Amino acid sequence: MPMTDAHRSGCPINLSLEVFGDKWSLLILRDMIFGGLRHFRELQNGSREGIASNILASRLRHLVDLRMLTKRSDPGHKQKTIYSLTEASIQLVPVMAALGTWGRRWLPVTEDLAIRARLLEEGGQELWDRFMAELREEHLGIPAAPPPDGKTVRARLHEAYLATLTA
Amino acid sequence: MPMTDAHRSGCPINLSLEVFGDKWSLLILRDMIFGGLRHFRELQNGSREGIASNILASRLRHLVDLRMLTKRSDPGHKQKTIYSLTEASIQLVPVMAALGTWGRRWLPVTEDLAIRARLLEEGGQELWDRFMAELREEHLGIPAAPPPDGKTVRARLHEAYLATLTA
DNA sequence: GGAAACCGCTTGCGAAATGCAAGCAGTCGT
DNA sequence: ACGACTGCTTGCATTTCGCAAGCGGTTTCC
Repeated sequence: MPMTDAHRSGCPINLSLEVFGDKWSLLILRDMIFGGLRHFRELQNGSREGIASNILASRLRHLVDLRMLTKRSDPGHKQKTIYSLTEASIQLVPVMAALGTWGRRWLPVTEDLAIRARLLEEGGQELWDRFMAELREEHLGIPAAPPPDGKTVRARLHEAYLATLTA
Repeated sequence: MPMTDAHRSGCPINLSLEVFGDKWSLLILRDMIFGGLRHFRELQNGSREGIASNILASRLRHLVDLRMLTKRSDPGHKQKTIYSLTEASIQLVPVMAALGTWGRRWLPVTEDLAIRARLLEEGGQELWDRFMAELREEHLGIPAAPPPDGKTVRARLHEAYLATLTA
């Protein structure tokens, strides 16, 4: 996993795969973006897929090295570490949306977990922009306009998820 | 790699990763979609990254199992095998475009290989639709309207690539 | 103030995937 | 007839993955 190796090629798709062409990196970013998870144990226990702690540690190191994440210590809790998204990882939102749209159409997704992908698809670029602005505020400290309807995009996605469970 | 295993979760992004969450599957699809490669040796030698033949064989088997590709024998050459895209893999075009856009902005791409991503980004949905229609004709035998300017999308992408080389 | 829960993360080890090189049986062009 | 080419396999070394246990320290709760 050393970034000292030369790249296989300068193709954008190949380089993207060198960043998250494994089974876990993109899921970690997904949980941070859509789930709002920011701590090690949160990421370890919060994901539905169940990642082993050594692999989580290795991926987090990898993503920090690539400047897809930053890490700092929690001011209010000496042994906690806070992981933050960077602008690069925030801009994965459209990629996630495209992947979600494709997966929802062609793979055996479950309805509860696909609802986010559907809303993201329906919301289009405008919703993505709003979501990314919220992430910038949360992770980079860049103030964002308050949500027009009083609900953050993430809250709305989560609400929709809960609604499918009781349906 | 057996598909007999249960899925880790029904999340669209997770399921997508189970399809091409490795270092090669998406590159093979890239070379078929953008490079027009359809034979084993073509794929082995044509990709800039250099895949080993045993891994190529394993990935092709995997993709065929998942119905991302189909294979048949070449009518005009008894020992040749032709691999074709399916509708599912053709619809990866928007995903590739999103990935290319992101990679071009955040990763150290080389200009010659990024030109396709740029044209795809600038062309937008309309260009993607035209490209997918051409792929359907080529791989699924579904007739497509002739290109308005007499040039296929792939030809235009390739032309632009050549132009960056001599610049 | 003591015990239990929790913090990020490491270690040890078996299992699986990856990657390189060589090669195989059959087919094709010349 | 001969050499180049076809898709693909085999053998083997290296790397990565993944489970389970646990470590030194911090925080929480009673």
